[in-house]
Amino acid sequence: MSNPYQETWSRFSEFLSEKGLRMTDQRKSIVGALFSQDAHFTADDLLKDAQKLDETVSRATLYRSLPLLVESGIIRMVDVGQDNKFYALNSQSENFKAQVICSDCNRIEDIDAPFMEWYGKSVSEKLGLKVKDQRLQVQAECPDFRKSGKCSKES
Amino acid sequence: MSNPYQETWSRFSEFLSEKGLRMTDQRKSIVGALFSQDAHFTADDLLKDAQKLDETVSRATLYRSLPLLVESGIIRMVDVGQDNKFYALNSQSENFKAQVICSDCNRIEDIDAPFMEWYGKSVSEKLGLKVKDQRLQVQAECPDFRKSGKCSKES
DNA sequence: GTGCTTGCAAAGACTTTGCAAACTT
DNA sequence: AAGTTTGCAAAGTCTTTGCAAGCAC
Repeated sequence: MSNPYQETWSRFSEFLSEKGLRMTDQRKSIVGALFSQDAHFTADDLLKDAQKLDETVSRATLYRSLPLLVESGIIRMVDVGQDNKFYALNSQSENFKAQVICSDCNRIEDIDAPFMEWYGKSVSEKLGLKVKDQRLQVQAECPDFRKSGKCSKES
Repeated sequence: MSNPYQETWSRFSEFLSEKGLRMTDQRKSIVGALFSQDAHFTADDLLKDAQKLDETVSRATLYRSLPLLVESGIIRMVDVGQDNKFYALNSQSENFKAQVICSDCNRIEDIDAPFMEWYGKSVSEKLGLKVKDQRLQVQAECPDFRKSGKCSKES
């Protein structure tokens, strides 16, 4: 139960059976592949790794699983206003994260910004809005880029 | 010059000629159509209105113009992590805006959040990052939805 | 005239869906 | 057995691109 994979797996199982859905081999592999991902991954990244665990996982199944993983709270969408959609594993820590996106290499880093959360909430609630989710995105040049004109970690 | 269309048009003209590009009828119509847009619009919204002004504006031309409009600073991309990309006219006011997205009807509202800007900047610069752009996105239920379970303005 | 622009249609990238077979419960 | 899930392939959606004709400068 302290194993993050176990924990996630049983959480997903539970979610599925509550909705009358089933845990299949393919879904197991997809959950397993979550743990070999970087902090931010694309649908395609996840598919490739899921197929390493079980080559019968098809693209269709992966795309059918993503909404379930999001709805169950296991992952979240991280849209960075670039071309691709990214996803990220929801960590246990409930700290509000700001996403810092390097404008050169598109690398994404999460930084803690707990104060942000408070601020966004208080502004929104003054307007009568009930906040469900919020994110701060910062586009910036990373230190590597500023020094050398190029990101050392460029993909 | 006080006319926002005039102002925008000449700004775009200038931008184009600096880059050795040309002002065409189609580009004029696209700029004209910017002013019949809501605060946030899609490529398709803009195309439809540009075609009302000049039916010869093609989808290809619209898509070829968008990057130019962004690069010239006339519009900006507003990615809300939903399915579509949105664009918005850059207003003269340089106030930092937070985007509040109604999770029911997907309507987007901008609210001023000048303090946010300061905070995001100060956090990022502590990390050695040079901020180029930032945005706060808040997903929330709007007041209509909370009262009636449905957005009055639902599209 | 030079070479940027255009519309068209085809191609791309990514995601969704219909269907019959297979599998979970 | 009942009903969900699967892979496949086709279809969708949105955006980009090659090309030859047209237009701005």
